[in-house]
Amino acid sequence: MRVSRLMLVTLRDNPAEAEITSHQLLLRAGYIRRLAPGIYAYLPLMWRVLRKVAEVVREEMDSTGALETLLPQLQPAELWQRSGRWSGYTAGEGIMFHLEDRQGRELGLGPTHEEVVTSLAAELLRSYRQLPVNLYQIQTKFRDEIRPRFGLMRGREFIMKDAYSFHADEDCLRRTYAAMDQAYRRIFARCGLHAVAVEADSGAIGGSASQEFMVTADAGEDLILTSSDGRYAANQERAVSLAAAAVPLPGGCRSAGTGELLNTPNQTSIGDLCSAHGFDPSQIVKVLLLLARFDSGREQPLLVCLRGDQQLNEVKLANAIAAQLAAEQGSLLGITPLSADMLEQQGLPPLPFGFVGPDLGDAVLAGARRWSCSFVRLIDHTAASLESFVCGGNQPDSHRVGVSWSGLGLKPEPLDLRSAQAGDRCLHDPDQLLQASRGIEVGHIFQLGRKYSQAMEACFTSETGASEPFWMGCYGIGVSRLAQAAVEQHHDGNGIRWPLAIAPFEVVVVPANGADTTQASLAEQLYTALGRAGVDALLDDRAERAGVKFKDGDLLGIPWRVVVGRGAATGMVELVDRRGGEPRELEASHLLDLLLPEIERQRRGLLEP
RNA sequence: CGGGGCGUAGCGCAGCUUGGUAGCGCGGAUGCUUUGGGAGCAUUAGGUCGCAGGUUCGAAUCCUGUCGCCCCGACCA
Repeated sequence: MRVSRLMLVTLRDNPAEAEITSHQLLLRAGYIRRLAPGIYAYLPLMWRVLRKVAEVVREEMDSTGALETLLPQLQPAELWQRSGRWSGYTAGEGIMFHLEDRQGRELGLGPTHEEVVTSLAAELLRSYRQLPVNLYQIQTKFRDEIRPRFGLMRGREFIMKDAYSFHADEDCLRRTYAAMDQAYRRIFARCGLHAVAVEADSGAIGGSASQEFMVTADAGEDLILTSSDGRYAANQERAVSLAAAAVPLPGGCRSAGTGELLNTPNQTSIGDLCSAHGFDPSQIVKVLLLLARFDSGREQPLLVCLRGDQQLNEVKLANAIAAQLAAEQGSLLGITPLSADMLEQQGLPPLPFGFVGPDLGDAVLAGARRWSCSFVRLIDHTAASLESFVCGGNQPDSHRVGVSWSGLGLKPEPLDLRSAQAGDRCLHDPDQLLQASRGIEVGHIFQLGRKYSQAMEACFTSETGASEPFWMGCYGIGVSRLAQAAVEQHHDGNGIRWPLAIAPFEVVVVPANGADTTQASLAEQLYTALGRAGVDALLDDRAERAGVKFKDGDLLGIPWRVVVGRGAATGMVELVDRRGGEPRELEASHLLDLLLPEIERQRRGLLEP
């Protein structure tokens, strides 16, 4: 390809819309253009990158025996109603774009394809003899993100590879899951990305085990915690750890564990209490009041207890709540903190926020207009294991000191509701400490189990002749996100440094002075020869000064540059590695001999030979 | 939706406080010079100042409303 024909428009300044480096560079280098929030045009250069990523994905998926397919993006609501996800995905903060056709039929624009693929499997896969099957597609997905951002990182329209596997038993699912794990590692390595696999929360997709693949980068939206020995890595949403030991409360229990009243005027926070009375945060039980909303319409007040030095992990809380109530109340739509306004709307008297104890009675909810009239009470194990503690007095400006659970008449059932933090001790080895880093989630694999097949009655006939729901797995890779993550991980002050395996072009041939016919014709010759040798080559034939062409080449991130300059008269050219190092002078006739093996090697990315 | 910010030429911005009829840099076009790291000079095109209403002799500027976009939080590949 000739640069003059490339519709290349590069920008010198960063567009104001872009915040993170990868987004800025993709805009500046003419890879993408924004059409609306979260909706981007992939310009020809970007499309070449995406095709290369897709091809790596395709090759690795195919080599595991997975079958490529292409499923409809427009999906009937009925299918989603059968799985029970329609309302959760459309109502309230749902992420599915949906619409009505002229016949009044409701349709959704696919954010994911479990329903479609499961209904197909139910029709086509009748016998255990046909299993296992793993279907995948590479396709545009639609999600009505609340706040799209960072270019391709979180778009409302994005390209994803999604795969769905069907199995006769759980063991077989585990084997495919493990095969996907290996395939994913190869995919990211081949794309030249440093990625780490972390334990993850399954989120809205559901299922049991799940693992995310994170491209490590400071701009990443996820916090990941890893042990220094490398044996444990998890998303913070999911991470578990040992909390630091609590500082024992001097004096222990008082008044048989009912505690002694302490006057605490306006001391509503843990920090206030500690500085006023010399407590350690770990001596206090903090109480959070929240409201969970369910698909069924139920609005359930929650009372959550944590040790004062711990932070609530909302994902763990949501999972705990869903486990208790989702069976009868349908999917959990959301959890929000209780506020004075909300109490007022329910016709309830105000609560002493900041002074609430774990034993706050259900009486305070009596007469609520819509809420359930008793709290669901959840206690984190850090709080549950305290022998004696400080807590709110359930009236303004008072706390109690030397309280115990039995003194309050409560029997805590400890749950894990706290967020693990950097510096915490690991469960697998308390000598190991967790370290924090940031990551961009580029892949996620799930063992779904039989959640969807049961809901949608997708069954096969087993070896014993019984009708059984499929065991399922699903496996996603954000293809467009991966491409941008690559930029986030591989750039410098001059622009992008694509890993060669996914670079739009592998080499750019630059005649330093295009008006010099010797240079121009040698450049042309090398460009043709590279093309014949199967190299994706670019010829910068623009009537620009050398500096401009160099700058643009760096910005675009083409891995190799061949400069045909003053040396052209004697058949000498210069080879420059975008990753750095000194330019190499060489005879043009030797270029291919030198460059082809290099390119061949780099096409494997980070994969070991 | 809550909090913050911004809408002026294709892009990045100034002008607004103190109203007087729009400017800078980059980019585009043309010509000459230049030609190994985003060249120089000259000429030139391009703007309903987001939109609507109001105040005023006069509004980019003041007031009211509205729309849009960006950032922080809740959602996720």
